[in-house]
Amino acid sequence: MPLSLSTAQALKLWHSVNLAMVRDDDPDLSIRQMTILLTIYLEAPPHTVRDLAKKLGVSKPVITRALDTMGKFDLVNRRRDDNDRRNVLVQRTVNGALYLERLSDTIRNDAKAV
Amino acid sequence: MPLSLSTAQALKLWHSVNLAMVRDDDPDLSIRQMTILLTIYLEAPPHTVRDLAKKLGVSKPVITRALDTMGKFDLVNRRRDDNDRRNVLVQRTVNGALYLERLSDTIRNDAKAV
DNA sequence: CCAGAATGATACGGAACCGAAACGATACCC
DNA sequence: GGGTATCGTTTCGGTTCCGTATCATTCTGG
Repeated sequence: MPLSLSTAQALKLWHSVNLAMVRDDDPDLSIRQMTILLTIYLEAPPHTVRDLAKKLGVSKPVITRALDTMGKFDLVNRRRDDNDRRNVLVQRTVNGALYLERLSDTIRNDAKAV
Repeated sequence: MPLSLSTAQALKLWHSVNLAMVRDDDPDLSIRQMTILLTIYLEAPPHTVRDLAKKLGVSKPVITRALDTMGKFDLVNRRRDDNDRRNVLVQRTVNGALYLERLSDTIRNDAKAV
C-alpha cells in the first residue's frame, strides 16, 4: 500500500531524521556511503564493486573508498569471489544490520511525530 | 495524523531518496548542510549562527562554513541584524525554496512507490 | 568611558573525499 | 600460450570539511 505524504510532512520527516543523525555522536556516513550500505542490505546479493558503481552512477574508486571506510566501521565486509577471483563480493555484517535497524527505528519514530 | 511505516518501508524510502540524490548531477549537500537548510525553512525566524549551532549540537564554525557553501549556491542569505550588529540573520532565498520543493517532490514520489 | 561578555568570522593543521589516470591480478579467447 | 578484456585497487593533485584556537566587532554594565 502506497504511502501518501504532504509536502510539509515530507520535509519535516527529512529534517527530523537528519537532525537526529547530526546530533548523535557517531560519525556520519556520507550520502554515497549510506546509499551503498542500503543497497547491500535491501537488494539481493551478490554485490560487486562494478555493479554498485553502475547502480549509483559513480566511478569504481568511489565504491572502493566507501567500502574501505565502512569496512573500518565494520558495517560491510569484502570477500574475493572464488569462482572469478577478479570479483569482490560485498557482504553484510551484524554491525551493519544493527546500524540500519537503528536507522529505521529513527525514521519510523520520527514519522509518527510528523 | 501520524505516519506509520514498517521497517522495510522506512529503509526502502530512505534508500530510494538517497539514491536519487546520488544519481542526479547537482552537488550533494552534506547532512549538516541539509539539516541547516531545513531548519531555516521549517522553523520560524530569526535564525542566527549561534542558535543554529545550538540546535544542531555543533560548533559555530561549522555553521559559518555551511552558510558560506550554501550561500555560493544561493540557497541561503546572510544579513546583519540592525538591532544588534553582532548577530547575523540567516534568510531564505527563492532558490533555496525551489531546492526544497524538488526534494519534497522526490520524497513524496518515492514514498508512493515504497 | 572602559572592562568584560557575546557574536560571528578566520587561521591553522589534519583528515576525508573527489575525478582521472594508471596498475596488478585474473579470466577469456583464438 | 599470448594477447586482450575485465575487475578492483592505487596513485595523483586538488578540494572540502573538520575541530580548536584565536580574532575583530559590537554590545553591556558599572
